[in-house]
Amino acid sequence: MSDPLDRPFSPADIEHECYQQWLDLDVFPPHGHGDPYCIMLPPPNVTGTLHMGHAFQDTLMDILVRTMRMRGRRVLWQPGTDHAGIATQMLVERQIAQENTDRHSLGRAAFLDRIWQWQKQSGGQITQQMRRLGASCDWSRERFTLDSGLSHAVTEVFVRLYEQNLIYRGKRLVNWDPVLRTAVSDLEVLSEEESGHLWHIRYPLSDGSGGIVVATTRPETLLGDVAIAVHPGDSRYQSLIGTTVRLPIINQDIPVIADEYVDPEFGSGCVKITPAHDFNDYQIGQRHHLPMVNIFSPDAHILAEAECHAGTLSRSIPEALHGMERYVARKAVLAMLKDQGLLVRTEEHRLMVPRGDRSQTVIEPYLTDQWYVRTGPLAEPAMAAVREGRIRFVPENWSKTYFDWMERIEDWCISRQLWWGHQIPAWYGPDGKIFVARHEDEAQVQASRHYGMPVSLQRDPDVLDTWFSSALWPFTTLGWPEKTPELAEFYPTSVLVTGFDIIFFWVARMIMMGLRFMGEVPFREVYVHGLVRDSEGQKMSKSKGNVLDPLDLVDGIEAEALVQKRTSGLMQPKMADKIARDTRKEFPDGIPSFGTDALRFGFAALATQGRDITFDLKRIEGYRNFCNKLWNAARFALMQAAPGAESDGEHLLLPPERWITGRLQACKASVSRAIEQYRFADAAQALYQFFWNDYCDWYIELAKPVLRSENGFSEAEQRGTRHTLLAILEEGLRLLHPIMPFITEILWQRIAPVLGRSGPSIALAPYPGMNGGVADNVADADIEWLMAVVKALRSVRGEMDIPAGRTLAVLLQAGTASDRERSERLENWLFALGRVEKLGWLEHAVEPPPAAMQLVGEMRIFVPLAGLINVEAERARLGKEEQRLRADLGKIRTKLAQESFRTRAPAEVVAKEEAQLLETEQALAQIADQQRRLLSL
RNA sequence: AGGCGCGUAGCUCAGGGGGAGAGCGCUACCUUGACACGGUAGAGGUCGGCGGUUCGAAACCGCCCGUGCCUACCA
Repeated sequence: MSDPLDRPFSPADIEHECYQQWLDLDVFPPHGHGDPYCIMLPPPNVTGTLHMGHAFQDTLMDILVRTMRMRGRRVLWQPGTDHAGIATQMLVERQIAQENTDRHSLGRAAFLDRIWQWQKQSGGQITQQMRRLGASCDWSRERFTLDSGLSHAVTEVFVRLYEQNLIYRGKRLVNWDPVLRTAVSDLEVLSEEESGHLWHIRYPLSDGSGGIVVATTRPETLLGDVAIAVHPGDSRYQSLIGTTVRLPIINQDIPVIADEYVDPEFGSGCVKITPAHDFNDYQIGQRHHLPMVNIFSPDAHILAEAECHAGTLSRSIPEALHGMERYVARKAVLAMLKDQGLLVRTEEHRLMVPRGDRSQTVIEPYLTDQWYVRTGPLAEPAMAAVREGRIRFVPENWSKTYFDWMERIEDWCISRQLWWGHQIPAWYGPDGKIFVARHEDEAQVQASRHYGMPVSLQRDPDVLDTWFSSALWPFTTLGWPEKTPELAEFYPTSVLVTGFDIIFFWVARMIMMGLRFMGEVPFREVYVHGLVRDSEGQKMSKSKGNVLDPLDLVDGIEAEALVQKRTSGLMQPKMADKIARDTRKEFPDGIPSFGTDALRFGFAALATQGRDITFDLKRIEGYRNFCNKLWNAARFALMQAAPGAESDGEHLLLPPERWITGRLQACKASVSRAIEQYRFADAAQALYQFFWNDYCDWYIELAKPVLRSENGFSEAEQRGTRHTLLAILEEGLRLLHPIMPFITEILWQRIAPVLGRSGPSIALAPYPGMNGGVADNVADADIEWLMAVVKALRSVRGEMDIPAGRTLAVLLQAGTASDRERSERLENWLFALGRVEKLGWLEHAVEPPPAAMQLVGEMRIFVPLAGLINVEAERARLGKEEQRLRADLGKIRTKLAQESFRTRAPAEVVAKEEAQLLETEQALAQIADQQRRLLSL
């Protein structure tokens, strides 16, 4: 024992140093001349911190990348972050609000300075955290969406799309966030059912002959009504179509129109039409050429004078309402209606309320000028790429989700009324004429040409949606628009690893942009993984207080520190008590340190094909134990080794050596197949089983008797065993490395040199191939037989409560010639593993002494009672066994009795059943004999 | 409303036309010279329900029930 490894395995001691070693050795940048393999890291928010979803996804990517690197591919895992326009700007705005100032008083340049400053100081935390996970990104190539290179590319794309008439500016109804005062895309709006009211309001007919009642959930928008719509076939309102009604409060006449959109069954069958404040109404307004009346300021307060678009209407709003916030205005409008006797009825109503995913405020449909990408011409080739198999979704079913969206895709609103982001490269002339250009100079040239003289231009103040730059990520990070070698080599990338929640946001858009600007798909496969949820199946979120920081699982955390972490910085501080309570209940002792490898293995094991992943801490604990098991197995193997001598001299391989070699072969095949199919859980399970069940439970135990001097094995045999112990482990470690990089590296550094194999890092060692180690059926059958006998003996021990320390005298009877031969040839192992002290054969006719009996095939194994055996226990056991066999027998007989089974089922199935029948009958006969014997006692 | 999932051991989940699996938990025994973050032996399931296809269904098909997510929404 020259150099015992400490125990238990303590991951904290090795991980940092190990990662630093990989950096020093330059393991991560592309190496060699193999086929390129490239994964783009979905860029996380630069200001964010690592959450479970990231850690999970990063682990899967790292497993792929490390596997391919070891297989000799030229691997690039391209990292970087995005600037997260809205989130980041909000954050810094909140900061400066505490200094009693705001971005408008600071001015654009100063405000942007503040953000950059903050970004430099606390940005990039997430990429530091990724290093803790062992992520093998090529950090030397890290990019940020606002880098000058990427910004340049974004401008280039914008200009080209504009020149190709794929970007336009238009006044449309958009999702408007009145708190952030910016447009947001459909995808940034989350609608949930909330309780509200349905107000029934009477609109008097203009001729004074009565009125009609409309139902609305938003009475304040009445100020912007321009029509009432009814269904064209609705008999109740036929006579009113084409007449006008008096709009309450405003006192203007508006027409009654007919439109198929109206559902006569709902409410009164009449709908008020407010094209400037409702998406459906907007559509109707377009169809009927109605004017659009906007009543809100950008922060959703009532205007003094309504703005009329697409028409000549002029409309004043009563002074009492001016400047009122939208919900205050709602109350005021209702009060006015009530005063005038026009509020007919109020009822409770559940309705879907759209909220901004960042601000949580109710989103307002709002009429503004915005920039749009014309998606039709981009979507068609993007769909074709998937339809034709140039891009493959894994699991395949997700392509359906992709098509669902692509077929109904709408133009993409890409402008945001923010300062943090890529400012739109558009300048306006004095008359509003648009000049889109790469630089202001270029715009000036265009303008001078247009106006015939130099004019002063004003740049569009808005910036682009962050997803616009993210959509370009697969080629801009590789240097586009320059024709760089990286671009030529790594585009199209190999696979995109992502969650299904951003198929629309990101995946579809990358495909559209990649095809447009590279003429080729951005990735060949899209592996869509599930979303990590807490142990209750709930989505993890800060506001629910159920988030786990992946690094807390790695390092461990005290209960109170965890409570503190979960309850600080909450949006709704009143939740703090409940969160603290729940947290203390779930983690009374905090979380122990599991180490990165255990966490990673857990992620791999959880990565099944389903869409939800309920995260279970107990599983991670189990994989920490697995690390410890592996660690100790390695200690054992190393303790046996004569340092440096294991590669010399003749090796003789005994059945256990040949068997474990076959097991490793099988494991390699399973793991390789699993990784290629992105079935990470299968890979993890195959490895777990191999190391724990095959290597530790059986092989190490089989090796022990060989290495004991008293058993008479030759030196060549002992050398073969010592060598195999290490060699199997060494190869297994390489197979495991992509999932558990740290522990495998440390152990490999110790083991490889003993085998005369060396290299700077296991990360650069070759991935185990399917070479050599041909299946040895004889050895497999030997060991399977041995296992069956050992298990039978252990079973007797367990049932009879025979102490483990007590050795057994065992008698065998019946059985085949090979049973007899094996019992002699494998005697050493049988004695050691079964704790047998004496083994004898009984002739067929000989009546065995009182004993417990087990069957292995036709062979009977007797453990003579001799004060050891509890007769009652043996009777009970036999009774149970008999019952089980009889049930089996019944089933088999029924099956074989069916003529249709014999004629229609495949012959081998029938033969199998027949063999089963025979075996079961024999076993029952044996048990009956044994029962008879016990009765006589 | 439409789409997509899921329902298998107490829990978390694999599997998938021919004898029900894993991990955790549970029970009993064991500090056996790698490992108690361990070992050995056990207990535990009408595979959501009902039909159909089939010689044979937990698996394939249909319907139903329960449950989750996504998309679109009725003012």
